[in-house]
Amino acid sequence: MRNQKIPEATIIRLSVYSRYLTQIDKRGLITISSGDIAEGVGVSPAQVRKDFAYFGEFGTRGVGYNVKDLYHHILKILGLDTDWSVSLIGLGNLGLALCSYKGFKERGFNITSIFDNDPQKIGTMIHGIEVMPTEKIVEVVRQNQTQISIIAVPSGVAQEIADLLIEAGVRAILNFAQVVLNVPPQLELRNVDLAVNLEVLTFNIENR
Amino acid sequence: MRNQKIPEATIIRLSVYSRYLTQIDKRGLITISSGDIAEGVGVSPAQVRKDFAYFGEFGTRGVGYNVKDLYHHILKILGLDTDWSVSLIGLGNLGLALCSYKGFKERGFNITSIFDNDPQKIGTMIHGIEVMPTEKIVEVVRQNQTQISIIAVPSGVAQEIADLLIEAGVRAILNFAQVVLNVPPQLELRNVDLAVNLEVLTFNIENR
DNA sequence: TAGATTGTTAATCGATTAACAATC
DNA sequence: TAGATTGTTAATCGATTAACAATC
Repeated sequence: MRNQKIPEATIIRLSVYSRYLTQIDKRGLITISSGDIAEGVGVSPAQVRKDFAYFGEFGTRGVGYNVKDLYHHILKILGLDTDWSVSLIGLGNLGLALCSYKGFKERGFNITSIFDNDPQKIGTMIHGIEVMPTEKIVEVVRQNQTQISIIAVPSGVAQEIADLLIEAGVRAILNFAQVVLNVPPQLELRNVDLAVNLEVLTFNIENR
Repeated sequence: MRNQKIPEATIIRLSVYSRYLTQIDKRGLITISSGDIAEGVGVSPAQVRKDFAYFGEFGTRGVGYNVKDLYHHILKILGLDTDWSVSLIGLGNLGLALCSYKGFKERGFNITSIFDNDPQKIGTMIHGIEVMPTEKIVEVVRQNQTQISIIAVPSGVAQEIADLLIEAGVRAILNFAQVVLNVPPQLELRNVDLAVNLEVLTFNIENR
């Protein structure tokens, strides 16, 4: 079943399954069925098995999945068997929150450089990392071989920051600025818009 | 074309279109075609027209859409023609960032109450709002008739906070805690997991 | 062996795209 | 009128679900 196109929804669910498995593992359970996983995270058992089937055969018929094995398989699939170096651009309230966000470190994402243009912030230390001016992005990101960057700057300057990151050779950008970024097709881009989530909720409140 | 089931993807795109329209409006343009919108946000023109068609006929054949009219139509669809009162539970780094997140206020989401259990934080003022202990959630949220709550507490206590919010009668929860919450089916729930976004990126880096 | 549960195929469902008549 | 662009239908594509043989 390899070489198929994997739905992005599958990748997101794998991430959810893996988190659920850590809970299950903590409870001391050794094996788990697709039905139990499905109930735990709110999808169908067929969905769970299908998602795994894209990547191999991880279970034992009649028995289920070994919790620890499955967990490590998923981490491997997601590329989380190694740590990732991440640079952060923009040390506003959101940027500051992302610096101490435990969910990143837990999954092997380490913020290794921080950039901002505020003279008040440049030179200060955040969790042992010196805040640098944005002119240094290309030099530092290139030197560190940072593959992933998080953009948390005002929307007006997001595109120019993106251009610097592209020049520096990053492979992926997580963009928190509310603007459509223009990037080359081989660069992986994901946009996070926190307000959109509330807007889906208000739509559903009024229409369901 | 009413009374159909609207894909959630359509709602999310409507939100994106509306933001793009504010940019277009600022540039002083009066009308815009589905093709221009499509190009601006990176979808197909047919997609744009189809998304609008679920809700009515907003354009003029041969001409396009009036920018301001279309913008207001979309805001109305999303339920953003009125302001919404939002309560925030958990004043950690993320909670603090969300308090000053401009993207919320811009779209009419006003944080009207803040709760935390840290005695150091209780009683302090954040943007003119007094931080209250979580025991007060049911009382205050009920009194304010707050319909939307944001959970930004550690995953271990997220479910008990959710239970309090349900008791207080909220209609929708935006959950930033990395745990599967158990809520009644009529309650609108969306989970935001910031790490998942990075994980989709690492998967794509390694597989594309 | 009998019961349980996977892995996989085929059927279903839903969303996107293409095409074009309607019409400004 | 000729050119442009919408609104909508039908075709296509993709993802989910149901069903069941394989097998522990």
